[in-house]
Amino acid sequence: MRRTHHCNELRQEHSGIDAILVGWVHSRRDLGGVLFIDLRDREGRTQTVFDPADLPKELFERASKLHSESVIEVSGKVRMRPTGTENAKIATGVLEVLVKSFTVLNLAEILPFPVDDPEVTAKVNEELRLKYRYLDLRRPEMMRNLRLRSRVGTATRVFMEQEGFLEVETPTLFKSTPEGAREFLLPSRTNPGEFFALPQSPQQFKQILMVAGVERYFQLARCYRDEDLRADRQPEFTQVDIEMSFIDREDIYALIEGLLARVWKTALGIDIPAPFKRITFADAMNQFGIDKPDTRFGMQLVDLTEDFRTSTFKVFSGAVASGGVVKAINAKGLACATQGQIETMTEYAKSFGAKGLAFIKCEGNEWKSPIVKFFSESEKVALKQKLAIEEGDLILFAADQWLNACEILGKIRLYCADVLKATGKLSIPAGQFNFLWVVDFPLLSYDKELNRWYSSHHPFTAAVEEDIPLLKTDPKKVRGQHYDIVVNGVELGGGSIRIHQPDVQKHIFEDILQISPDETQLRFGYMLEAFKYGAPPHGGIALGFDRLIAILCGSTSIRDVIAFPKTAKGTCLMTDSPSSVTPRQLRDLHIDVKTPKKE
RNA sequence: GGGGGUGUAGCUCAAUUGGUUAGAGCGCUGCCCUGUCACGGCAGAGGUUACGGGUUCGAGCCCCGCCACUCCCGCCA
Repeated sequence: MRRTHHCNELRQEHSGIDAILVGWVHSRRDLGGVLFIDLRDREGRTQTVFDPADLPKELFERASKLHSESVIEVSGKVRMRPTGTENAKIATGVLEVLVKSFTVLNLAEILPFPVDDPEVTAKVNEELRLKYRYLDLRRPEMMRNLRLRSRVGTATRVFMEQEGFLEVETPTLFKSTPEGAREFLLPSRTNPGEFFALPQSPQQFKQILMVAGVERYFQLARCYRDEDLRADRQPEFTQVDIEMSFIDREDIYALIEGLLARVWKTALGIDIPAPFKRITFADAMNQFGIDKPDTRFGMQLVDLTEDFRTSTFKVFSGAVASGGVVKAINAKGLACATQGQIETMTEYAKSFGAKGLAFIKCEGNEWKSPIVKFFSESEKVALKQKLAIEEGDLILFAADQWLNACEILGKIRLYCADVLKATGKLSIPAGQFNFLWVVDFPLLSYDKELNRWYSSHHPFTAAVEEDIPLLKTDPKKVRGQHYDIVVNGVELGGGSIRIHQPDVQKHIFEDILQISPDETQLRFGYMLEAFKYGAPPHGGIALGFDRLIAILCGSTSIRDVIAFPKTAKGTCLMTDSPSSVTPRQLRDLHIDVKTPKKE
């Protein structure tokens, strides 16, 4: 191509030169005697002018029939626009290209939806946007997201390189390890009846790389999970996957704080303060009712267990008597909550097994509530003081076992924040980023139905040194060397210091998690064997790259930062996949399909 | 697997809550227009109201089913 400049390049100093531009017809303004075509490429827009006075009639008529998004090459003279006709909205707005000739590189048909109007296109049905993703991606907002993603990826690689890390690719044809997320399976043609699985993460390979002596590994790794989707979950996604040898938790914190500082500076020009605050899992639950707190607003949980231990209100005192707690939040200014909003919150509470949701509305200088008549004077004084109750407040209670009570109020706290935001009573600055390390998670959780322990994080997580004796006596109290990085209530990533002694790892698999020795050998034998030959102490972390980019782009859905995302049902509307395959393909793979095909 | 929301012209949305021929803006087609940049003006075309049943004298609207998109719960070691 003979392109001399891109469409966001010409400036005053180019006036008078000949230029050749290529791009898409962004918009056409035909004034009868003179024709303007805004030409757009990846970089921006430039106005071109077709003057019939010095153009062949045939050429002018061809130009005046061009549809939006046709691809053309124009050549002409760059000149300053006549005084008073400059367009301050675009960077090239002081000049224009007076067209001498142009070539149609490709004609565009009428588009299924407009791409030149940001306001309209942003509202276009997502189904259409996904079907015609190549049009959707032409929108400047989407192009910006792709560009930012690329820049952050590069910044990550440069930073990690500077910190001495090697980027190592790991297989995506992996072994099925049925613990954890459901996997995508791939039948093996050459090994009838056997399957690969796509990795949920490169967890085991990166630990093996530590055994191999790589010492510092990272990868922008594609990961796959065959679980149901959400706005922030796709079946294939990207992690910034990191593993280091001879380190402890502090080394990880420092590394990630450095990486995120570099990323925020690169993407947004913002200096984020480090080190990040840290909060224990227990404190996060106690204060925010969730393990990924959004600390940009208060409304923290308040413990009232002792105040109601001997209350005549049996719902509260009964919960305490059976080992539970009484907790409450003050939703400042939400006494105006509608019946529907109270009901929504009650549903949250009920979905956690509560019988209902106790509340107090502080309106007209009185406490309006179905339960306040059961409270003694001293209980009311305690409430007023601990919750700093004022006119216009809404108090919401949970009385249940500790974890349940916390989680209920955690959900309700977020819901109240949304309502307050919608009514303008709570505002959070767009550029505020509250980073937080959540630490000291319990190593193990108990599955009541299966009557056994399972790993809160994953089975390779090491226990906090001083808690190791508790493994045999009180497993629930053992803290894992696990950490999550949270920003504004979004779990950005997590990791842990790993177990590197084969006997300890075997003990976890067989004695704690109750995986049979045979099963352990089948699934993890190679790893346990690797650890016998000199495994360094090591640990790592993985950051959700898509979520990271979404946060930087201010987007609520990671679909907006993935070039070709899947729908909520896990399909691709552009390529119409997944799709059926030929009997021949199935035969080669030794597969019989029993479910009838849908038409 | 469960719950909520949406589906009307190519796009974005209306349609008095069951009542005549389903409207508007943008886009599209034609004509006019020499400094526009959301160009403007005139005229026009464009509808299986996602789809399939049902109730009714009458359904875009009510009922049942179904499909798609979307949000949430479960799930995501």
